Amino acid sequence: MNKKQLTKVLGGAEKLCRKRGARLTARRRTVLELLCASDKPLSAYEILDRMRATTRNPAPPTVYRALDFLLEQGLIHKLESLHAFVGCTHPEHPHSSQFLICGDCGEVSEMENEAILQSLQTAERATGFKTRHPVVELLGTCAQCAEKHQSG
Amino acid sequence: MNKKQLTKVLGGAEKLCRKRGARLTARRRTVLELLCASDKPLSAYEILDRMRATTRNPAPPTVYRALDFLLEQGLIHKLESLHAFVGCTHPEHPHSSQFLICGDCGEVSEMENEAILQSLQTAERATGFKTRHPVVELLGTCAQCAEKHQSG
DNA sequence: GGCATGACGGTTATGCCATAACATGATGTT
DNA sequence: AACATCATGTTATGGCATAACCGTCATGCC
Repeated sequence: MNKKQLTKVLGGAEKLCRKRGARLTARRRTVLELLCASDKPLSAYEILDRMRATTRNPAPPTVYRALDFLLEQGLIHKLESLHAFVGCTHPEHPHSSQFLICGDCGEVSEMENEAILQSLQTAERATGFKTRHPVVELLGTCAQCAEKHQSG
Repeated sequence: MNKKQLTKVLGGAEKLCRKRGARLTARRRTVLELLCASDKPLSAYEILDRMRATTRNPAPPTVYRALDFLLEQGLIHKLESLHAFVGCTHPEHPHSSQFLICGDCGEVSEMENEAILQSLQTAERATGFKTRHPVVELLGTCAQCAEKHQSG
């Protein structure tokens, strides 16, 4: 995410939280900023390391509490298969996303594909299962890296 | 999985491995048995605990090595969102499954839904992404538990 | 037989991920 | 000021996963 987008997302997050009566405190804002500024997903301990630049002696619970808050607010996502977190690219509305995770360059792209959601919902109806949180993560190779492999 | 199914799956695994030139050793077979006999997913350390009944002083690498082998052979699946493993219900052919994970009773059911796979493949084609391993895990409440909540 | 090779597993140690439990501080309300 | 509530600091611990090294055993080759 570039600087302009970052400003926009942070502003949006601010507004969203105010509207909901949720408090986007300094700590939480820092974690959100770090995640959005990174072009790769970050683990909680990577966030912790980067926080040392601005915070005295941060500890794991500090980070995890901020992450919990941001997850609840839908401002970030957790990637279960990587034990890592990414900033959400469109937190304006509640949603569930799918993630394309490139094992080559480490890039992760978030998509919101209606057809996939539909097919999941159809399966739910057929089985009577009530989904609270769908996890859809595709591990593989992104288009760019796949191309490199072919030419290289 | 009941005893009859267990026997069948183990026999099938035996045959499958022989066909592939892979060795289903005693350790590996034990881990597969434990997973298939359990009605819930097991973490590596839960498997470790249960192995103490038959094996002297087992250590984590023993279990993880067996799990790696079984994953490669498609005889078990890893549930990323639970850090746990389950026996595969139909290892005869290579496949990718989706999992319905009930947060209430802990039960996990494996399904192989063509429509979901289709929608994932369509999205892949649109983005140029090459998926090696799709992770689809629906966290929620199974039909049985949902019913209980309504009546209770 | 003697011996290289490679897969398997034992053993020890360690690193990363995540949370429990309790203490302290900040914020808003009456 | 007194209080309730939420957020954070602090210390310790538990769970998940792997690195690195070494012994063992089966197999194939000379």
